[in-house]
Amino acid sequence: MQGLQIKNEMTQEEKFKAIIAHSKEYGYIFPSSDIYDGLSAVYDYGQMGVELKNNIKKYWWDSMVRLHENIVGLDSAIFMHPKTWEASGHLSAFNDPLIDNKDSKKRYRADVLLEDYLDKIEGKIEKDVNKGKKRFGENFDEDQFRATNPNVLRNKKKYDEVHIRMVDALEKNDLVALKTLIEACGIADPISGTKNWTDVRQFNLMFSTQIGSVSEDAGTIYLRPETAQGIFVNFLNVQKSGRMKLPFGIAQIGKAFRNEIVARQFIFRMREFEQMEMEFFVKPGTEMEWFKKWKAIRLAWHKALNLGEENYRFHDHDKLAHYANAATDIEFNFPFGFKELEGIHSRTDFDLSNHQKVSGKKLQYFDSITKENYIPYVIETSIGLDRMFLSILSSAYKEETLDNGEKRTLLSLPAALAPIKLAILPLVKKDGLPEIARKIRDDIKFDFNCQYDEKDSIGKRYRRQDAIGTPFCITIDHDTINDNMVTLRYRDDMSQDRIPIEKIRGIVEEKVSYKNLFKNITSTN
RNA sequence: GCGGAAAUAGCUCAAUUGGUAGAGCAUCGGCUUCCCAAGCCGAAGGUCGCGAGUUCGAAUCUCGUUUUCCGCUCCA
Repeated sequence: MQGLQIKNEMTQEEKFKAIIAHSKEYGYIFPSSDIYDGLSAVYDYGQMGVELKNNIKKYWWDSMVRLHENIVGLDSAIFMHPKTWEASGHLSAFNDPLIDNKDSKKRYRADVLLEDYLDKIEGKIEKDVNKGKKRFGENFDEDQFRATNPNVLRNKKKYDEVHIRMVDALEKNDLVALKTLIEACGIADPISGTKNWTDVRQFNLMFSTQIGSVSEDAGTIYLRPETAQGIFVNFLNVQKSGRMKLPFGIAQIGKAFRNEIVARQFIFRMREFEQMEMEFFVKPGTEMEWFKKWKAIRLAWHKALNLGEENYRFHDHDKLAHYANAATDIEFNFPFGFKELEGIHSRTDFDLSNHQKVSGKKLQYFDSITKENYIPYVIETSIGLDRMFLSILSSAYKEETLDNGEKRTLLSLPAALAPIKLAILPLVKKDGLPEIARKIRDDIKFDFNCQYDEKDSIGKRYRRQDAIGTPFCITIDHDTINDNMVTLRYRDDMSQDRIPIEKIRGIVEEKVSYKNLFKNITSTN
């Protein structure tokens, strides 16, 4: 260790920009369709990025599917039957008519504005009814009052009229009618107080396309907005063919698509992204216990990477989604602050029971111990692969000033995840050293991803490897010819060891194995 | 989507009131030193994001547009 000083003058924003530039310069991440000026919020993974991404997937997959005997994998299609999204609730929940107030610049759901308005009318009616109650005391006939009181009748008529028109407009997806109705009701923005509205626009967070080649026969299908539903619809297939017993899990890695209104912050929020999801099916009533267990397992998984324990925290949800009875996020300290990296949700039997309802197929599990049939409850762990990638990249990126004043930029990636594990460098490109180096490379190129480099001075080559995050370099020098020893150089502290050629494989293998990351992760069986 | 800022070589940035587009690093081909980048010679790389307009002439002025960053907004 040469007394390295880490430069701290950089602001978080500068650091984030530097990471983005570094990603492009060294082949980690490119803007999509770069030569056409890019496509908003879509990115491509380059020659280094794809390796790192694959290594992250393997780390996750093996820690789920191999470490736990009761978790199996799945790779379901991106296209799914349209009814899937009806059952999951995405069709209604992801499909909102939105309207903006031009003065306050606030955006609202048009149907919510109308519902709030209806609630107000309802409030008036109840107020009148309560007044009547007070006035008539015990003799009060509520039904009679509602049917005869002129105020109540007027409001009731108004309510029904607006309600019918709203439901009608929503059903027909008539955006013009929605706006007309909002104007007719005289709804004002609660913030600006004005009625200066834009047109109602449809924001569908699901991408749709046509299946079938002839347009009149074609049906609308969606690109999945989450991978989880592919697991739920395969629940019975997997459970029966795999003879799975509760509790058990199904894990899946795959692309998902969301037409976000605003997608930003590099690869943090993209329109096309990749999820690593695991649905764990449990006996109803045991879900909170498993929820707690999975929180602990998942946090341990993250911490095993040694990116700094202080960079993780739980964020429990106060407002729960319609399907959940408990939910938490594992947040990571990104260059733009703590943000969601992974979600852990107790989804109850929401998904399976809805699929059972919509499909008409029984999605139950027969418990041979209690002799009961029931729909299992589900604990979901859902992690954004691209976010995981960004968390690793941003914590690995370092700019150092060495004792001699030189600058060094390095990616201090966990060795198990680094794209290139080992660089093989002849000290000079003459005197037979390249030949020895190439032979070593040929001997171990199938054991790890290696890179051979003979261009420029040895120091320059070390820095190049630092920049792409290669944890180990071996250097072949003139002494190697006589003693069969090479120099093993470590990325993080730039220290060196002298080791025999035949031990390279064993030593590096031990250091880059992700098996030792699993040491602190408990198994579920 | 709204507001602000920006876009020139792979990267970081120059280019005087509008007058032939430059540097450093990186890359490539050689030479030299040889265990921690920036030694020498040479080469390649740009319709100045894109499209219009004004002008004898536009990287520079005007408008539009795309992309990125920041703040709102959105994110069952």
